Amino acid sequence: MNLSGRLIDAFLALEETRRFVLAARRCHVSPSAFSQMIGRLEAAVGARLFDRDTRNVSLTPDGVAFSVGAHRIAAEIQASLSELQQRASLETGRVAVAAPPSLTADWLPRLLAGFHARHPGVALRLHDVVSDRCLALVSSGEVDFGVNAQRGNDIEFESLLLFTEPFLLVCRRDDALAQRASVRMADLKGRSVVQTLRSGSVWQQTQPLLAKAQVVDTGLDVAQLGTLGGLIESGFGISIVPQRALLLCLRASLVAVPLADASARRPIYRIRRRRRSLSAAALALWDALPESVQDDAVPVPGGPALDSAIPQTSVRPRLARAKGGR
Amino acid sequence: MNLSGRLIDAFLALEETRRFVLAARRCHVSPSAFSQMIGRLEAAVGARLFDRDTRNVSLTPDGVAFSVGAHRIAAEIQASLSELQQRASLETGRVAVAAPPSLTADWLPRLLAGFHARHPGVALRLHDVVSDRCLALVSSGEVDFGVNAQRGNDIEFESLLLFTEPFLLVCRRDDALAQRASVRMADLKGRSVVQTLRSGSVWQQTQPLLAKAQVVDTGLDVAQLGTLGGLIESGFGISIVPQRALLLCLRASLVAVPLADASARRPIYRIRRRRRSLSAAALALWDALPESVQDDAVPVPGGPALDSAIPQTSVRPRLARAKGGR
DNA sequence: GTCAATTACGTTCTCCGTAAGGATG
DNA sequence: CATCCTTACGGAGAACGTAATTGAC
Repeated sequence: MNLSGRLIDAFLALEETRRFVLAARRCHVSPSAFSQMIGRLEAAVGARLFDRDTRNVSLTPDGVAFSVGAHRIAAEIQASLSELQQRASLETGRVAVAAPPSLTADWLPRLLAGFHARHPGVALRLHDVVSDRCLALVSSGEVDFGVNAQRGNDIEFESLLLFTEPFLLVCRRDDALAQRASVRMADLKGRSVVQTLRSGSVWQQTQPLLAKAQVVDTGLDVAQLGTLGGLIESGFGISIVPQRALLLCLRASLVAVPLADASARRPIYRIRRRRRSLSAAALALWDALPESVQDDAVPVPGGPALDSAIPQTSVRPRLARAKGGR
Repeated sequence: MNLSGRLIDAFLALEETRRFVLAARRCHVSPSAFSQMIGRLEAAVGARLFDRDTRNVSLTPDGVAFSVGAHRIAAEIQASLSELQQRASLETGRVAVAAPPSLTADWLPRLLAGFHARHPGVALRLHDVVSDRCLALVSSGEVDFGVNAQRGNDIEFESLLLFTEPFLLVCRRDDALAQRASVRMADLKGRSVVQTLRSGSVWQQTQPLLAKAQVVDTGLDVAQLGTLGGLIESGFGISIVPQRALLLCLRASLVAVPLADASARRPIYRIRRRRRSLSAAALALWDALPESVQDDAVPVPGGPALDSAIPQTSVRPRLARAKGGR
């Protein structure tokens, strides 16, 4: 009373060979067992599918009618299995990742490019979103995992630290602090500061530090790092920006200066839902994340601040070209 | 290692209910068995399809990918089974029949009309062919069975007598024999006779009788019974025609007269291939054939020859109308 | 008589159910 | 601790293979 793929295969084999003996061999069973299989199939579908005697085997009219469906069933099964197989071997698949704009500007695209080169059949989707939205996308399953400075709650999310990156002071090249090899947070006392969006993780993390340093909040609050750069350039104040976001905010008239404070770093986590499988493709990308982390612990002091602030990170080549650095 | 329809159903049930307990009930198995079924399915496809703990059940990315195929597989299986079921219940199907023109002119169409009214979903195909071609069509399987005056060899064909029908003399109304209630073959001695096609069964059967009666062969040899009528009307001679062919050949100026000779009858067989199944629809029509046979053993003598020659057959109403009979 | 499909029958293995185990909220 | 999925284990039935039977040419 149940159609199995095995019986469908038996039907197709007998349809093609028109010989029980040959079809049985193809199905790796004895002629006796094969005969019983055909009998079970006919019982299952409720119709005689083959006219046969010891000499000839041929399809009945019902067998002809069933043949169409049998081929389709076999093809669908085959297609389903091979798709899963292709997904397992990363020949096909889809991975969606959410990350903050500071990481989607350069670091993550480089990483994705390498992954895509290795697995061109896997479709990649990258959501550049602020921290809260990143967690929401992970939670809803719209993305396979997220990369974020803010870790979610440990009940729903599994957050693994990827790396920490330093915050840097961004100011005009003509600023008094611009020529310093490094500055301390305390050095910023009394300075006007332009903030990034309060829903982003940067603001949430730098706020305590800045408050402690007794800076002056200009009240300006921008979503785009590019806008931030414009405000600083126009003299609205200085800002504190994580290293991998510099690309979006720096320009010729601005300078990034390392902060000496050890606490002036932000963590970057890879974040996935607990108790939820990743596809093979997503898992491969998830596992590839740590490998692309480069040591950025100590920006080299001295030299033009811009260059020294980002010495060994992967963003350097493009940034160096853009600035015409040495 | 083997996908069964049962496991596909289990997948669909769990996908929909997202509860092992409920899905198990739907599949009429215990929760334990159902859990094992899902396990077997996952082993068969080589991928985990559901993320589950004691609280939540959800599809993995592979599960989502497999879902599409699973629905298609289930649909194909369902479609195949229901088609066979519809064929068995005569809701659908196809029957092809071969028969000589003398029977496809009226008798068989009436029969088919009744069958079609009972089973409107069954497509009917009727081949009007001469005797030899009829057997060839049956042999090749192009038709499900044939109705024929010539039986095939008993090794390949199974031939069952449906009925016998009388031959009648067809002549001009002004013929000397036209007013007779019946004639004997011997009465035809010396008369010119127009023949039907030599490959047809009529010629093959009437030839010995005519030869014995010492008639004059005009050499005319026509394929269409209508042509035969025209030739007779124009005075080329008389002819001998089986009863159910009269419709095609009679006209106002012609008369059919019963032949008294007991041997002047021809058999009509239903013929199918041995050791070959018929579809349910074909079998139903095959079985319906004898029921529509009406007694035509003794044409009633006296009265206008035309009317009396075809007293109780099913062709009468139409013929009566066409001729404006009493 | 020979070859091929089927049936008979014993064995193996799959599959299910009951019951115990374990994890989650 | 209550619920739900899973594992353990034993039994019923399915499925297979060997061997005997039937049937066609």
